Amino acid sequence: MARKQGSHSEITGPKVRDAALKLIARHGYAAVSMRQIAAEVGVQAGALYNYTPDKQSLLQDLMRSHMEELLAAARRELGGGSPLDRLRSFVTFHIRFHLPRVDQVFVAYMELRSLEPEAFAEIEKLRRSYENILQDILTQGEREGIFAIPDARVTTMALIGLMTGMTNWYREGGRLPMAEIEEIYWGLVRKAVAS
Amino acid sequence: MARKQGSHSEITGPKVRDAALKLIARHGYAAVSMRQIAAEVGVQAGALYNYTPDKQSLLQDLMRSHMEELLAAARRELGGGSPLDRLRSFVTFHIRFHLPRVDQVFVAYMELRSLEPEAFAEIEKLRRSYENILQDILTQGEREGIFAIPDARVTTMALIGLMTGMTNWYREGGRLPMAEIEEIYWGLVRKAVAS
DNA sequence: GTCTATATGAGGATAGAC
DNA sequence: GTCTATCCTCATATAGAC
Repeated sequence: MARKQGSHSEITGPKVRDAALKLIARHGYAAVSMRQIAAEVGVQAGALYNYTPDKQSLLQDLMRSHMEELLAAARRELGGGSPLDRLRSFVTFHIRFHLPRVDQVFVAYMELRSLEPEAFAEIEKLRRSYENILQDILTQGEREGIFAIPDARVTTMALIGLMTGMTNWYREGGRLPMAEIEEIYWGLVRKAVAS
Repeated sequence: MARKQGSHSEITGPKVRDAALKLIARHGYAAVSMRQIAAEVGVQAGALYNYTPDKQSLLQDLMRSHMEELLAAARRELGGGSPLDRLRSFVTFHIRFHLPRVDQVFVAYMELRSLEPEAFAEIEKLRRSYENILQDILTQGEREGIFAIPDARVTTMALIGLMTGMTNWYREGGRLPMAEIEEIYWGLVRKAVAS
């Protein structure tokens, strides 16, 4: 027989984050109540405050850890080589990192407006660091004459928009396997920047 | 001296929509209260209900009219010609229509989740009609051998993501004039689909 | 660590006076 | 058409028992 009360901090902590992420992605930060999150976890609302000082901190944690994981993974996995190799790596990495994390992506992009100014600035800085990885690749390729890029910053934002937009329509088990979509996207990017 | 009460239906109606759009774009549908909208308009909350039966209908109207204007303008302004001409027209049209309407774009994309199922389906149908205009151009160009496109649907979504993403970072009075950014984007699209 | 109970406030929406 | 006043519900967050 299951006890109704007890200590579960190691289980409940992640469950709170998972539940919050899922619900916020689906309905939006403001639309989700602490009661809903608690119900999803299977506890009462008051219990959540063992894991977060308040609702805003919960959102900040979700967004910060997403961006930090993204940056850490990028720095870990993106190697060297020619600008074309590095661009290919970046496209592949970006897609493979983001596609299994549609909820995180959606929240990280859409709930910026729900952040208080300080947290907003922190997240934006992390995002800018990530964008700069791509921008550096483009700039180097342009210098070497491999790419033809009128403006590295604008092209960076355009390509990130192109790739990230995939999370808006891709659904697992859809018409095309992920590997094929990845190839199509890589083809578009490669041709778009080619000299 | 200004009167405190009176009839202003012709002025107040649009003001309600403008205020709602601005606030929802900034803070999100769920985060904006009818009291906030009323304050922005300069009336009391109760007065809003002369212009909308409820909050949800207000959102639906904003989204529906944005999508209907988009479709109507596209059908009016997009002409014929070669697939390359038509693609160029589409890119230009898309950018020029969306850039001055960042609030509408943001709301139309981000608040889909705040719509009740029926309204959601209606908006999605309108969006799909718009996407199909681009998809038809790509398909025709592929048939004529002008474009090299592995998958028209995926390419459509990728290009729309690329172009619409501009609304996320473009700010009037920024580093580059709009015409130049438009040219950069057109260059990316043209090269990406070139055979 | 979780529960129940509650303080305190804000939300959407309506009623009736002007 | 707008106002004031209000109903009722739901929100976040806290307190204290277990």
